Amino acid sequence: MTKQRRVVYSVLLQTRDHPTANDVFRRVQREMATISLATVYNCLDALAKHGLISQVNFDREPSRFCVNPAPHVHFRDTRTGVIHDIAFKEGCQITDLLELPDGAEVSELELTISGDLPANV
Amino acid sequence: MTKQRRVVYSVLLQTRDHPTANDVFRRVQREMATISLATVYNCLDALAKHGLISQVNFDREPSRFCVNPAPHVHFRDTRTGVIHDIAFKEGCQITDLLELPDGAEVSELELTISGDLPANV
DNA sequence: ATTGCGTTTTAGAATTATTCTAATTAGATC
DNA sequence: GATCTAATTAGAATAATTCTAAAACGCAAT
Repeated sequence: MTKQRRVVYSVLLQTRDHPTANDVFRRVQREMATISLATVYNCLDALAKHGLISQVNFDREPSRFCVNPAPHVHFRDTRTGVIHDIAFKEGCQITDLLELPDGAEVSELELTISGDLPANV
Repeated sequence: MTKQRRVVYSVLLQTRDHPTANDVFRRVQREMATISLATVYNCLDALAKHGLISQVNFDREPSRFCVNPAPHVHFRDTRTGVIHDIAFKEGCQITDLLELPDGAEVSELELTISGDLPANV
């Protein structure tokens, strides 16, 4: 944990809005003016590798970063653009619903959903 | 359906190995030497918009294209790199397993999995 | 057949998120 | 304090994709 990584991590904890690397860069700069974009990428990478954050990809848009450590999926509200974390229901294994070949071992799983949310949510 | 779109589509039907736009470009060129890469992108886009094909994104790798019209997810075998189409089990709704807010309407859903497959599959 | 018109294709330039490189700096250990 | 490794920095490089403007196409109506 270097100083830079700590700041990147704390910025992600402060505002959990799934920012892009650039968003993170701009926020971190306010606290550490000398940081470089490459470092932000390095830090995000390092944090992700250690499981503290995860990378969220919607189609080919710039990657976003998520600080929620629990297993969950992402729902993008097409009206507002907001990305919501969606938890799994108790005791549910998504892979149980799939015709996976016997012996398949899942190491990573990313589920992204786009749709509409009722206005009052 | 223009000539170009027909060729792009037929190339995808011929080899269902989830090629990238560039792969498609190279294959189409063999049948239609004058086609341009931009056209391939246009065609893939048009075919996707009409639901004939779908775009497959693994992390930030180049998009791949899939001609399987049935609902399914993608499993990348980390040893071979091969991407397999995985069907849902009968009568299963993946969104049933999620704590979606009431009234949420899903319009798109992409699920990608990475992992190991036993050698004999 | 010819004209006109909206759409598609083409070639190449432009964009942009991300990665790479090489040099510098920082931090830990002896 | 000297040394060594890993991280940071600035800037250039990369590469997938998109954009632009011009040319070609396909089709309908004359």
